[in-house]
This record gives sequence, C-alpha cells and structure tokens, in this order.
Amino acid sequence: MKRRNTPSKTAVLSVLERANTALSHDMLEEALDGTIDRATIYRILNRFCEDGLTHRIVADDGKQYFALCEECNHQKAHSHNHFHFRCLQCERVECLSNEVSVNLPKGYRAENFNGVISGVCNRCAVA
Amino acid sequence: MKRRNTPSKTAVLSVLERANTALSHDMLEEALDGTIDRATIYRILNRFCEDGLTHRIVADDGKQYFALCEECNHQKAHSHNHFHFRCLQCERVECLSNEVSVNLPKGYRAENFNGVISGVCNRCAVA
DNA sequence: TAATTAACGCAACAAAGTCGCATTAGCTAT
DNA sequence: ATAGCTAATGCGACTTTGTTGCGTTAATTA
Repeated sequence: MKRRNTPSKTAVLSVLERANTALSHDMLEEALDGTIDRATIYRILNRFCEDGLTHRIVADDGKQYFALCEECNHQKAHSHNHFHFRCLQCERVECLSNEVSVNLPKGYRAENFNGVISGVCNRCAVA
Repeated sequence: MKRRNTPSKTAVLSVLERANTALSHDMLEEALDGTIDRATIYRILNRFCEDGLTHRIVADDGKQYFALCEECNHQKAHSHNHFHFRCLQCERVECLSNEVSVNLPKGYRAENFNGVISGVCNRCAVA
C-alpha cells in the first residue's frame, strides 16, 4: 500500500505548512473552503500521522489538532515530549519548545505524550 | 444557588472515593449499575469540578476523566500541574505524583494544565 | 495505454457531551 | 411539622467529533 499523491493531500499539506500552528479538522476544512470531504480530511490526517509527517495533539477541548513537526520528521524515533499551548481566545494551538521529561514509576512504558496548557496567549493578553 | 445533597451525588462521590484512579463517565455509569441518568452524572461531575472537589483530565482518547484531588481540596489555589498516566490495556487513569513546571513564553497566562502520558502500566506490563 | 488499487465522496453510524423542560425532592423559614 | 422555593433529576433531543462501508474515480506502474 504505497501512498499516492492527490490534490487533496497536497492541499491539506500546504495549509499545514502555511500555518505554523497545530490545526484541528474544522480549521482545515475552513481553510480549504469546504472543497474536500470531511472524511477525506480525517483520512489524510491519519495517514500523515501514520507516516510520521504530523503529530496529533488532543487538547483539553477534546479535539484533535495536527501539526507537522519538522524536527521529528527526519529522525524516525520521535519523542514529541513537548507541550502545546492552546489559547482560549484565538484558539491557536502552538508548540512550546520546552522539552519535558517525566520519569514514570518503575515498570511503566510510555507510548504517547500529550501535554497541553490552555490559557491566554501574549497576542490576546494585550488586546 | 447552594448545593444540595442528593443520593445521586453521594453515590458518585463514593465511587470516586473508592477508586483511587480517575474515572470517565462511562466507568462511573457502569459502577453505578445504570441507576443514574447519563446527563445527571455529567452534571454532578461538572458541579464537582466547579466546586474544586474534582479535577478534570482530558486524555488522549478525547474523553474526560474525573479524579478527586485530596491535596488540592483544602488549599483553594490548586495548581494540578501533574501528569496522568493512562494505560492502554487496563484503561486505568492514575495520577503521577511528579509536579511539573513548564515556563511559558513572556506574556502567556496559563489557565489549565493537562498532561497525559499513555502507555502500559506496570501491572499490565508483566502480564 | 491498460490494469491495479489507493484515495475519494457520500451516507450512515457511533461515542461523548450538552441542553431544554417538566417533574421531583432538598433545604429553609415559618 | 409543613409550605414554598428552587436545585437536582430524568427523559429526550440535539451537537460535535470522528470513523466506517461502499461504490466510484483516478494515481501509479508495467
């Protein structure tokens, strides 16, 4: 099952590239002017995650956000141990550069790290 | 709008007390043998969160988990800056004691911390 | 250029959570 | 005790988020 290049895939990718934030499905759908079907967008995003092109963040609003992660892209063993900040006002979800290490109790094996801090970003704080 | 003591509220509270893990809505519903209405459970849990009795964790499965936090209970200014571990096998969600401090960029104001690590817990790892 | 099959669009579905509304039942003050 | 106020409940409908089945379309490759 090799991947194919389709206009939809290219379009989603370019939206993700232009935004330097993590995007939710509905943000993408809006950016794409509703030209691509809901299910298709979800499938494209899931494929991106499988291929390690993007990573998935589940924010405290319960929604999935997708961000392409350049650093992790080339090194296959990606850790993604960084936080994301979600602004409650402008709803932007951005990566925080801080790498965080949490040491688990003995015998625990980590598979996925999901850290989100929500609040007000500096742009919205001044306004 | 003062709170009232009802059997439902007491029941939910006692289930949360007995479990020393965070529980999702459906876990509670099951533990209560379906005696309490879905909506009611949700409302009780939301009230608990408002009152600072429990805190809400949104895990990477997109579901809300509720845990009563004894330490934070008495001190009103609760930070909750600790991680939670969700086992992909037994589905238990437990608090990790490590307090984590993430320093945000200048001008950012944190309102909520939501850190979840999923993987395999020590009980399930041996099995 | 034909064959293969990944990707698409559409529709239906599932799960999680919320909300409106009529009814019930805690609390409080008589 | 008891009457009155209104918080809490149960039911149903609804929204949102995400997935899946299926028939069709189109990207690759030989």
